[in-house]
Amino acid sequence: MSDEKKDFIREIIAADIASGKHTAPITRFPPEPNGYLHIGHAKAIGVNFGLARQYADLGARCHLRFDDTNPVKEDEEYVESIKKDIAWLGYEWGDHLYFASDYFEYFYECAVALIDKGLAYVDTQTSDLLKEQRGNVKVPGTLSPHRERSLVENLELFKKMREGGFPDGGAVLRAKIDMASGNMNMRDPVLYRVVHARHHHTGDAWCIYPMYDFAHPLEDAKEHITHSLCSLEFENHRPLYDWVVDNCPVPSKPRQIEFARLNIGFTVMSKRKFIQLVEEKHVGGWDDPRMSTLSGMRRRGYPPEAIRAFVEHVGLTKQNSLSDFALLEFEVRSYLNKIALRKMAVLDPVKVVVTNYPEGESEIVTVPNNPENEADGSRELVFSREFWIEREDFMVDAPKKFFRLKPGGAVRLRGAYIIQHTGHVLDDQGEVSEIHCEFIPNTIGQSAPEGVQCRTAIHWVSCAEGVDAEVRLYDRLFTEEIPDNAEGGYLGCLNPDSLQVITPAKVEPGLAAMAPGERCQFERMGYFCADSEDHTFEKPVFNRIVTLRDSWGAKD
RNA sequence: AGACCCAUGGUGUAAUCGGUAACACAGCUGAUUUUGAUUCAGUCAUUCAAGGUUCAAGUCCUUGUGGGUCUGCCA
Repeated sequence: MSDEKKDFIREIIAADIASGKHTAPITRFPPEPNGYLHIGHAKAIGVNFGLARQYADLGARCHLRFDDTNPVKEDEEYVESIKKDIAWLGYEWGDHLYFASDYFEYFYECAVALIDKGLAYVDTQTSDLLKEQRGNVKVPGTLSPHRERSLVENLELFKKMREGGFPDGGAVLRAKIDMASGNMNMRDPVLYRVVHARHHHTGDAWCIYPMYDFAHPLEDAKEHITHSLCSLEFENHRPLYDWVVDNCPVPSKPRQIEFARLNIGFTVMSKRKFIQLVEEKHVGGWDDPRMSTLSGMRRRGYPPEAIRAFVEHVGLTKQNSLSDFALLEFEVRSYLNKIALRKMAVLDPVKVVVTNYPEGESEIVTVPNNPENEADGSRELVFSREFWIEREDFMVDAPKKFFRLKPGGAVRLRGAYIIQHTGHVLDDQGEVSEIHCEFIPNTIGQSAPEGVQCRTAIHWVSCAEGVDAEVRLYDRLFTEEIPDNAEGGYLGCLNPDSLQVITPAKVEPGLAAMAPGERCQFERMGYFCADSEDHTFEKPVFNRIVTLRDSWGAKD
């Protein structure tokens, strides 16, 4: 990987190294274990772990830290899935795996230190009252009647909070900053709240939990993080972040830097919607191939290399942006095109009979596994009198620009002969049930003879040799109906408001020419992959990369 | 009485001390092609606006305009 791209964050880091402020950047990826990782997280992962990789020779590193300060939302299942997805993406945290919950005692000490300095107080008013006193963006807040409690009383009450002397919501610890600040985050923010809930990591050891704004800067400082990278919506939190670092006993002073999060058009990327889709069973689970979770993309066969390249391509700025999904697809195709082994498959079969090919005879044709890479070798297929082709590869009333098989026309069978249509049979419904052709001898590896027009090659599967394979068609889920003028043939649509699946993405059985016993997953928009038990892929396999956007046949 | 942030082609990003708009995706044209893919060639911007400083402004200053974030005991 070349990490030569530069951006405003890399410039800051380069300057910090040049000035001697830091010898190497130490970053962190701090997910809350309350859901699966999605493509949006890939950006933060790529940035943080990428930076550590770039400066590895200087001693840089990236910590994986679970920001588990809210027991009611978090679960062990998620920490496992998150670890797995990061590793799959190709990054490693080594020994640097941390849990914010391991610092609970430290947070508590810091809180006591703040109280000692007269910078924090226990407020026992209701949350409604606190909200009322906070004012709004135009109106300054009013002081809490508990703001001037004595040091001793605060210490006592805070201790009582820890010991379970208050019910949920009964008391909070607040920072004493500025109730008139234009920044709402500075209006005496809550530092600790009472939550009597079992924590997935610390069990019942605690009944008070620190708020993000208090815990996060302390976590960073404790781990000697140099550059704490987060998304733009935390910009207004930075003054509070700095306040905490400045007023607590910290071993180091991290710096928070914000960057724009990843947005992709028509793509579901909110945890809330993912949870709803899973719970209401619109999908099979967090790793359903239709989902834009990392585990879903893994099952669809998106290579991690492509996701990393996509993240790199999108770049790092402070501008709110909306990327095209086409950019991700481009990276997927571009990577897959180099390494994927081609197979031929027919999903909606129509039988073809080569009338001038002797019955009972057959021959072997050799087909390259990957035209882009000779080292991938070739495979042998049996060609004989009867085989299947895709129904849509033959048209009775073909438009002028249809290059595949049509009455009187010719087409190349991929890796084999050019065949010429001589006739076809219609069933009771008027559907084509069988096509009759004649093959043109000496056209394997040879161009079409004079007078024969052959513009393309189609897939075919020998009736005798082909195997049935479990084939599933998937479409991505979209946040809304794709406008007609958008390119491609989109199927699965999702209404953003009702979260109702308007057109359920297809999941259909089919027929594929795979090696006996091999399973495959056919992904409608382009390629299909061997879908192993744990949904990981050794080597992706695909046939029509052409059709990533279903352009095959979409043109007239 | 609001605070903070952002502003370059359809999209995402570039542009050293201010020096005359670059790359990729998508689109469109054409060529090649045993995947309508790939590959190759061509094509697509008066840098939000108005002033100002300057020999020179996407870059600096001013004022507007547009967009984003913030009023959880979520992160």
